[in-house]
Amino acid sequence: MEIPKTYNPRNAEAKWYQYWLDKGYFNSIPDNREPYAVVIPPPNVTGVLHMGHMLNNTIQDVLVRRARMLGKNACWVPGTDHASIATEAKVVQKLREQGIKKSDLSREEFLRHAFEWKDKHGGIILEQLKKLGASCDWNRTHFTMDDEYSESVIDVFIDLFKKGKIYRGLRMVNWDPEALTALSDEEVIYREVNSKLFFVRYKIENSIDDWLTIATTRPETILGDTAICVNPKDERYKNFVGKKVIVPISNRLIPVIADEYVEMDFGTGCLKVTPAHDINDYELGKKYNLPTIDIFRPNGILNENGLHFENKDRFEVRRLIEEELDEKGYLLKIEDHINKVGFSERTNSVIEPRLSLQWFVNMKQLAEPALENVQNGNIQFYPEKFKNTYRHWMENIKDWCISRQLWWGHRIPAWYYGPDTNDFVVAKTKIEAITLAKIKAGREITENQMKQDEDVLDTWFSSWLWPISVFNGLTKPGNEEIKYYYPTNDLVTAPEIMFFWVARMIIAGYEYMGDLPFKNVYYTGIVRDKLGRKMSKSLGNSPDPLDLIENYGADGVRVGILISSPAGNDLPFDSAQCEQGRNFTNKIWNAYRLVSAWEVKEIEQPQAARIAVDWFQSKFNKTLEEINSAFDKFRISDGLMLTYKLIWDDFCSWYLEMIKPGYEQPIDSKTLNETKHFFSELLKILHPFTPFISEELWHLIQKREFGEDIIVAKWPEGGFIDKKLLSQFEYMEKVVNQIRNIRKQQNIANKVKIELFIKKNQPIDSSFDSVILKMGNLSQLQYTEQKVSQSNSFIVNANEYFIPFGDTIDLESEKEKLLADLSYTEKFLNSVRVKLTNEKFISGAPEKVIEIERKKESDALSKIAVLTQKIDELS
RNA sequence: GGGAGUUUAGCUCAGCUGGUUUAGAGCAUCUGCCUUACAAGCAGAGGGUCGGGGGUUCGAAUCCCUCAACUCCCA
Repeated sequence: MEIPKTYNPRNAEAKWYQYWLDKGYFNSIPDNREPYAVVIPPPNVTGVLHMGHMLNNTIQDVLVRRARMLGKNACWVPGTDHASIATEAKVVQKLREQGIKKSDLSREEFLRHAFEWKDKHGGIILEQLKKLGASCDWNRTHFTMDDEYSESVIDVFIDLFKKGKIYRGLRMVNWDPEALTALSDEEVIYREVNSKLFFVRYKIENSIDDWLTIATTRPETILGDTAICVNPKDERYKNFVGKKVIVPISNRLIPVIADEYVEMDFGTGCLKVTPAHDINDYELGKKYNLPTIDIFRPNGILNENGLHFENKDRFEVRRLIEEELDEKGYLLKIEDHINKVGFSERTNSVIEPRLSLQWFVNMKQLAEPALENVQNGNIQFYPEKFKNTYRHWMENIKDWCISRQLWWGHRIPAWYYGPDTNDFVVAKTKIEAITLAKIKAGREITENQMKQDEDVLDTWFSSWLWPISVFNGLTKPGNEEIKYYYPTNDLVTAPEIMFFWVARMIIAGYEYMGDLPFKNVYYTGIVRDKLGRKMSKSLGNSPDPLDLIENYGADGVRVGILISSPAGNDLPFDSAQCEQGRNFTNKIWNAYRLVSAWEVKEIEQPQAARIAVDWFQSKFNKTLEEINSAFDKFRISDGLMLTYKLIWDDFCSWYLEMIKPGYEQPIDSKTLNETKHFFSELLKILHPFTPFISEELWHLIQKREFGEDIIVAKWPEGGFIDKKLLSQFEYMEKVVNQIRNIRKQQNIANKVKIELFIKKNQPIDSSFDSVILKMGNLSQLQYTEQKVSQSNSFIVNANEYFIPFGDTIDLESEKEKLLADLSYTEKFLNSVRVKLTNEKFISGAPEKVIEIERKKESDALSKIAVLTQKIDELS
């Protein structure tokens, strides 16, 4: 049967993935092997695969597949998180399209819709990962809202509450007026925007015409002002401190206070203080006991404190109040101003600082072991530079606001039994809550008086338990699986979520397991487009990963993604890289076509083939060491590049050419068997990167027994490296390159056989002569004592090589070439001699270095001698 | 405003415990080849005063200082 010239990945990919699934190769159960566990960074349950997932999961799959081949019990746990804000937003939107408003639904009704949505769309992303080849143990698929998982989340809340680590407090939070929820600092994106700086004057009480002018970007918050603040050192305003001013429009009297916080040279040096609507003002308000006047409703519409602006949106009011201030003579001028404004990561609406009662985790103490064990290297970061960022954050860690005003998620197990803020208990069930409430209140409490907190927990408050709860480590403490798989080995994730997730998992690990959650953290970069922009759905600059797989094959895409993505560096993605990956798979395919086409015969192994086999064995062993070392250092793209070159350059371009029989000639069985063995070994190291084609060829190249699949094949062992042989090869390579050069320069077709004469000026090892003969397509290779006139020549290590002229020869170009070589060598010699004649160098440098320089000198000298002589002969 | 990092060929990156390096790789480019495994290929070539300046040293891409540009994190 004719084997196609190009590799078609489609069939092989579907076939082998199903095959691996059927044989259960991805599944792991604890046994006596060394465990190797990886937990997937759970993607959003309603999400779809994007390039970031592709990068992240390809790396994980490479690590997992290699670990499996190293004989470890590899367990890659997949799953999704419930992503409360994003998912709830999607469900709300979908309902809206159906004409249903969230506010018309009960909590239970809404959750029914949400679960419907989840059941329909959840897990699409996991199906997509299968196309990539991800070898996850699908039996272990987890979801952060699964019953048992949820139980562990609630247990942890209760436990931390009991330990006094969770408290409820009034805090200035980042309020998203669209999602109607508080966001953590990390969910707020600050962007520079062009805005305006309004200069507004406030009249001093009881003065005829004394005014203080403030500069603000938010004139609408004037209605909530409760003080004016100046710097105590500011001579301009010293006299006004302690007096009162009249707030424009609302005509309230507020004091003028002094505090170092105010920058004298920003704006006018007068700061209006609105404690209800600015975090810094809030701090000032606390310090000086100022009242707080909240002018907004949760959705950003002004409330009754907004006077005649009540019921209008905050941005509309900004416009209206500008007009009114202007009309009434309060607005002095408006300047253009660039400032940073916080936007919601989820809804992109402008964040409104807002005072609200929220649940917090006190982080300071919890964070201590998490900081320590990264600093001391118990947990390794790759690349290491992220340790700095981590330390900086952990040393300045703030309390974690864990409540979200949403329905989709884990409902906070707090129960209120009275009107006071302190009239609550924390309990797993309502029954327990009633019992606790009775004790706390010291009176009878009925079921109807108990009301559970309406809010849910931050999604990260569930995913921080991921490495523990996927093994039910909290609900079934000390179970066989948690004992076996925990701590997991490697975590592959993005630096963006180092604090949201990685740090918190480490914290939870030490708090609940008394141990690290993983040993290594590999940070991937951000996938960017050609213009360096982050790939995002809103920009529409991200290719659909499934289209890429369709076009280039999963193996091709995997190579394309990995080939230029060192740890921690951004990945500037270009589909040309996938093309490179596809070309690579095609190259391997054709190497197989060549090897498979040979007819074997019991003939003697040719000299060239014998040495080729010996050489490649050493070359393979050496490169394998380098590849292993790259993996150990998490230098995945280096590992791939080494594999790529070993296959393309060393195996295909050199080895196969060295052993290739002539057209329609048979091959000896010894060489063929060795070659198939090499091919199989190469497929093994290829397998983590390109799982599909490697499994396909593994079975084509040789009949395999049942169960002898490459996915579970033993990773190559390596062995003796004959360094001498490797350097002899390099010498041969130089000679062959020179021969090819001359062919090219003299326009000698590759198929024309030529003669080569060698004048030995230095000892030469002739082991590879048969190879030179073959690779150079020589009719003969002969050693000679004399120079060969009328020939092209070249020099390798002071030995002279001659190729007799054919019909034509360009003497001038030959001479030019020699002169260029001479000039280079002379300059080189000069640079070496500068060192050698420097007495300080001779006395200061180590003997070994001097010796190297002496060798350079003598080599250069003998080369110059040969070159000069040749130039003379040509003249 | 505070902190971290980056700057080496057209692009993406190695090299940075200073010395076989007048700097390497892949891709891209150019030249010649449809040579019976592969044009998704083969063979060859060109391309960098290692961001600028200064210093330490016998010797600096590598160490120090300084300036500049960019990126990220935090406020």
